[in-house]
Amino acid sequence: MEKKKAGAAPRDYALHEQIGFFLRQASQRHVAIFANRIGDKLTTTQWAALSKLKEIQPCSQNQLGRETAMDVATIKGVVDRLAKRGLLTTLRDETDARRLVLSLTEDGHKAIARNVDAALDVSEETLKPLTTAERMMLVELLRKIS
Amino acid sequence: MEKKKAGAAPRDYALHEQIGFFLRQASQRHVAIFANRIGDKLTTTQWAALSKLKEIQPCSQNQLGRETAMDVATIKGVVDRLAKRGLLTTLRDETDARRLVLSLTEDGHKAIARNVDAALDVSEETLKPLTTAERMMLVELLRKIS
DNA sequence: ATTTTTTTATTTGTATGCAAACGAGTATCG
DNA sequence: CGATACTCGTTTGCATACAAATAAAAAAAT
Repeated sequence: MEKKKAGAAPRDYALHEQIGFFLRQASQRHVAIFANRIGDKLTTTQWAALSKLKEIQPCSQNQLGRETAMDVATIKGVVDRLAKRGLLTTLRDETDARRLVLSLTEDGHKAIARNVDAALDVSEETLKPLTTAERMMLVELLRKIS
Repeated sequence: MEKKKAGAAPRDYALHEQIGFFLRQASQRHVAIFANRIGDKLTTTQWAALSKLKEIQPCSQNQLGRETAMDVATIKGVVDRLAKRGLLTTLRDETDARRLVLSLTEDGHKAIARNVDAALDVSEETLKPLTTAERMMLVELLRKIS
């Protein structure tokens, strides 16, 4: 018999049963697949910023951060590196002196075009162990807990 | 009609439909919940290392890294910070001069005991939007793609 | 027994990721 | 109009996360 203090029922904690651990593992595998498939030394985050920018450009830096679920400090670093590589441009907004207006460059468009197929393949390979029904289910469950 | 080069059917890429984005979002929410619930300024990674070490101690640094799915460079940083805070000790193995033998300290055990309930609550709150059946399904699907 | 391979730990470099604090510009409301 | 609140971008500090190179020790192969 285990000794317990009044009402203090100690619960067990098994790391390999926790949802956080599975989320981290799955993310790791996805990132690894991405790194293998994408040639241009683009990270998942950089790719997210580029592809989302293509959807909504021109837009401000903070807005792009919100759309890609990145912190203001994080999106700044990502944008800085992409700008340094000439994949996007940053211009001060004329009507709002705070805003940095982001736009894809020619090279940015090319980089996207060059990697779209590979990026879609990444999603495909990540979900390869699942059936079509399971894939839809997984996405739906992840959306619910996001 | 869109112009295409021979056989090059351009596919669309929508960030908000990709599995990688959902995984990242869900992980972010989980980490945020953890940070809110855990008082001792422990991160998810540090908690993973501590709780796993309790399961398998004593063990080497690399072994703990493998068990917690951390890179050798990552686990070193985590172990260093935990050692600096006095939550675990590192000793050279007598029989194998390469190995760093890790063990929880008294404070380490206390920190775990102090936060086990909260850590379990983190998993609970993360999965709160899901039914019991959905939770089991999600874990199973994540396991399959890990 | 010597060579080869593996394993373990360390270090460096690059890239997220978030909290917190800051300054500057804009909007709001009394 | 003027005080207040909010937004945008920046910077710093800390903590993962992984690739790659190094070094030392141990194990395996010949």
